[in-house]
Amino acid sequence: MAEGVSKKRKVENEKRENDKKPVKKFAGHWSQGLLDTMNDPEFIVESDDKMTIIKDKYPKAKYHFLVMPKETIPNLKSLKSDHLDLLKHFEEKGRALAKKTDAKVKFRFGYHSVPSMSHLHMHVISQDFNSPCLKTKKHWNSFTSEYFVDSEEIIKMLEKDGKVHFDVKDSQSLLNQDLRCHVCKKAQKNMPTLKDHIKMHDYSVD
DNA sequence: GTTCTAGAAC
DNA sequence: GTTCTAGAAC
Repeated sequence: MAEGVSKKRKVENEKRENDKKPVKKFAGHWSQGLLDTMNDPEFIVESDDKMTIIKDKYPKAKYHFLVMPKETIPNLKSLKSDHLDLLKHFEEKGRALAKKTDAKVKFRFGYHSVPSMSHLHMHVISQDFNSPCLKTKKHWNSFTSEYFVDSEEIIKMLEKDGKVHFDVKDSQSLLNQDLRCHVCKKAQKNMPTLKDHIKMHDYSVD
């Protein structure tokens, strides 16, 4: 029935038109999105003269914040020894926020070795990983494999070598690893299975 | 980074 | 038939 099909298509096209979002609040490429979030009062948790802490727009755990410098630092590659005090400051502020937020739950403080989003950001993330925004293998591996590098580790590298470098291909392969529970290391069939499995573990501080 | 969705996996 | 993953997005 050709008429029926075309009518259906017309309705779908109209729906698509109506769904088009008005105008973006801010212009720019998606990879610059953190700059927008950093200026959105709704997401700012705290700030001082050196840094701003925001809530992650798509939290991958019960608590997930980002600590970002006020000065422009695109990524880990841009770091020099001069930035050591700043990184130590990030970690201090991150640890303090975690303690203030929920002193009873485990957190990690660190960086993705090769992040998608521009502008240096240190993750402050609780280890429950209980969040509807955590959906893909890439999400999972980015926070539970060596792709996630503790702040302490980054600081050590910078102190030792005066720079921080990660091989892009190595990092990429870390994201493709098979799914595994971050606590008991048991292999998991798929994301729904994994998300259900990790509920059984305890994420309180020792 | 997310959204959408085709086709693989079940 | 439904669930789940993975790749395109101009």
